[in-house]
Amino acid sequence: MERSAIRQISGWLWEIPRSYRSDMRVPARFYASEAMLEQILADRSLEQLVNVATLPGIVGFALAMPDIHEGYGFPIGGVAAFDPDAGIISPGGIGYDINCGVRLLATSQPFESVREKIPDLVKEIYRQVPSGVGHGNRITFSSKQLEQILRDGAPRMVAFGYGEPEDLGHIESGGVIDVADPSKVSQYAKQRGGDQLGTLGTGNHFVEIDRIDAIFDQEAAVRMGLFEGQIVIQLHTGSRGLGHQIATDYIRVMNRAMPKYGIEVPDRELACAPFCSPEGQEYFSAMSAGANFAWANRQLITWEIRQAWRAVVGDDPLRVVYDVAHNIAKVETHEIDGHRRQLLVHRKGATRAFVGQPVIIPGSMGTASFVLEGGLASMHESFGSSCHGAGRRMSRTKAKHMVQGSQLRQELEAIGVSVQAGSMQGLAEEASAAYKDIGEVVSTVVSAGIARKVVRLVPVGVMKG
DNA sequence: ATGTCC
Repeated sequence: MERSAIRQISGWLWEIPRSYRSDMRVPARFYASEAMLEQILADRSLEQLVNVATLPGIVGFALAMPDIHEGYGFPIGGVAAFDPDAGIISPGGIGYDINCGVRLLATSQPFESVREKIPDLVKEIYRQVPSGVGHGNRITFSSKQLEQILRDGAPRMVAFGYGEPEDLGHIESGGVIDVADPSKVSQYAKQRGGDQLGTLGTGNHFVEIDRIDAIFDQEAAVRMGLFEGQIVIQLHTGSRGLGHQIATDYIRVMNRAMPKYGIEVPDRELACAPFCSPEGQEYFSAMSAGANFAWANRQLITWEIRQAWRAVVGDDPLRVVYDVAHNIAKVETHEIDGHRRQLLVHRKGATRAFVGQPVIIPGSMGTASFVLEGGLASMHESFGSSCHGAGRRMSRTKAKHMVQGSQLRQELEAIGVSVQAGSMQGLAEEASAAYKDIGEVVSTVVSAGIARKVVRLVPVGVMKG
């Protein structure tokens, strides 16, 4: 997109007005610093954002966070809210990895007391948490148990003995969406993902051990049980092959259904159906079941990490600080022009950031991460949403040509990060050079008042599929 | 992201 198409609203907010293209129903807005603009203009993400602004029933603005980059149909880093009666639901607005998200676990140990054990801990986590593409788990569930997990999410996983009841109070939506309907999930999806509970996957999914190296808001940090020097563990994964197959199944359904509803979209990848239509409701029920699977997955991985921690460090309990979804659509109440309205909010590579809620923002590999807290502007401007991470700026293909995985591993070890990875090529694709600067992304949403900084984390160990 | 093309 040309720079001239964009109008600057403030030091952190930009707008593509409706006049840009005749089919736009609302303006598009995105959060970015001046320095990030060139990067954002370089790929098709803003054209994708304009495409989102054309979808039936969209309310307010088609929005994007500073970690915006190109995705399937909708840009990653995008937020779009729709009228539940007049609007659509689109699998591309959620992503193939339904309820990809991040969980943060807190230990009670300062870095100094476990420093020597970190390499062994990373190795043990790698042993306990299966990873890699297509890989299942030795812990399995019957088809009846899988149905229960799809319906009941993380609470069902805790009921099966994997976790503590108090974990559930520290998960977005309690780790379950109650409209989930396992009967709307295909047998094929259940077959693909049914043995993948408690597994990490690959790509940008990881388990990372971090040290808290800066406190920005002492009061909020105390409230979250976080202190300087503390060892914490981040876990990033989603719904694995099951969610991927739900997306695949319903993109096909919606492509076939669109003519029936007279919906025309500027890009096939925006396949959608009216939210209130049978196809829309079936996808919403299946997507919610996929979201529940992802929360159950992160719950079981938490249990596996606790096993590893116990084996290497000791009996010290690991506490769930919070668990956020960043690929999901939910019905929420938001205030629009002074009126409270029910809206279907799509977040794709965007994190819910309600006021006071912990917002976990992983950086790229080897760089800092942040824990934020939702701010007031999030409720007024971004449908209760913030950014979700650094955001890719280089394709996987380009990254693996530019970076040697084994050399990257050495560099990470040299700066004090223990590494366990299933594939050196996979590691190269996740090099920090392939990502935007997390500090710039975070300071943009902080300037906007969408979120406030609470603590910064620096990595001391990372495990990848 | 993904048994990285049924």
